[in-house]
Amino acid sequence: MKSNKHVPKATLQRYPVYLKALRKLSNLGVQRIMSRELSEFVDIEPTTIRRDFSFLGSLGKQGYGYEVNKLIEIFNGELGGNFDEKIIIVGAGNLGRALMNYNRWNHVVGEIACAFDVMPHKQGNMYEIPVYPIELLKEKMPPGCRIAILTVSKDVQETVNLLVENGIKGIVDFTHEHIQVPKGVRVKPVDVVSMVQELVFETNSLK
Amino acid sequence: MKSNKHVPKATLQRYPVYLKALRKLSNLGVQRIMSRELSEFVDIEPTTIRRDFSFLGSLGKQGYGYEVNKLIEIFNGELGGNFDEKIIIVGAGNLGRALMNYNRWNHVVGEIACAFDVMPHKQGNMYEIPVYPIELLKEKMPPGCRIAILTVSKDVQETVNLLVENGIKGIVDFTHEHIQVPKGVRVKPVDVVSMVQELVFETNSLK
DNA sequence: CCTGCCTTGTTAATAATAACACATAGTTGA
DNA sequence: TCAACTATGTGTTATTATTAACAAGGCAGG
Repeated sequence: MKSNKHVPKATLQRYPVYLKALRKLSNLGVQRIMSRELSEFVDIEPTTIRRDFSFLGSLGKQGYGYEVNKLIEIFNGELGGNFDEKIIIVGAGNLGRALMNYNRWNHVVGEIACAFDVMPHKQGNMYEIPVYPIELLKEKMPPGCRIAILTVSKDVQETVNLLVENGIKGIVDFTHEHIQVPKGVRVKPVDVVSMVQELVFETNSLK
Repeated sequence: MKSNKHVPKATLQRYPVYLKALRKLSNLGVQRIMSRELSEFVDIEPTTIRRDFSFLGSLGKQGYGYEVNKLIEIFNGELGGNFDEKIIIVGAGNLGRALMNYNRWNHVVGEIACAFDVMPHKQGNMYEIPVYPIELLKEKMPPGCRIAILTVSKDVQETVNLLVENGIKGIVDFTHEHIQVPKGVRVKPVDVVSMVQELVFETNSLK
């Protein structure tokens, strides 16, 4: 157990992959698994898996493997905190609404508390999630809220600045633009075009 | 110039970031830029930027810097091929429709050629993009199509298998499930929940 | 309860990535 | 045109990540 040590960035990015795979395995009725089996499933070397897991403690038993449900529990705890993260969506366009309708928020990391938009006709209740005008951000933002999902298509940087001023520490960024944030604020860009670009480039250079 | 050499995976993932930033700079009227300036903009070390660029040739001039528009052109060429990639969307739910409405496909990597869905009421023309029943995949898939965007929520693995059988080499995966593909097929998972999990984990462990 | 097998967790070795440092070539100003 | 700068591109070093190897410890069968 080396849980006090710093978790490498590369490991961090694999945790969600493991969690997803373990959920599927659990649904299939698998109760225990060895690193070698899991390896074939997620296409990551067994030794990498074991090292990744070791950062969270001694989760397995020697000569036996890992309990799938125990792993899920641990990953949930580590990754999702107490499942009570209050998340906001900024931008209630097509994409924002699709995300509000996302049926997997509950009991995974937390919930979408509310959404904001500049356009008056998009405001009101949508899929049971209230949509407020962006001017009310400070007022309506749930206490302790740190994570925002950004799906606006105009005034992007201004909106980012507003979010940061109001204490947002992490942004899932669906915009098409390059945004700048101060140190201490994390941005996870989600850009379908970029993804496709990477795929095209990789498949091109692979043959 | 070392363009014959293998481009590191890590570098590949930064190319879209550069491209995005350069587009913004160009819009702001910036015509030339030095690696040190660009560094502050994208928060990547100048030396890393220069090496990343060097894989595509000697793009800059010593004592001068880089021409922004030339860089954009080169990145477009490298990342987007000839902008004629035919992409398909599989799953015409909320998210799939939002992506069809995405206004940035033209002249970036290519275009959404068509979409597929199992549900009859989702078929037909939507945002000017034809939506076909999934049974017609083989028949309606544009020739040379390699990239699929997957937004289905049921029968995920079955759908993936179908896509791979029909020659898809890259999948942008918006599903919530763990999917398996044979060697040679690339998957880029896009999972908002995972993103939020990573953000929560990082912001938790950063203090 | 003991013995042998099996898989973990971790140390050590290798590979990949990032940063340093500087020679080189192009620019700018006179 | 020439000299003084300046920022690139790259050989080298440092850091980070992955893989290999194995000691230590638990399980299963007798």
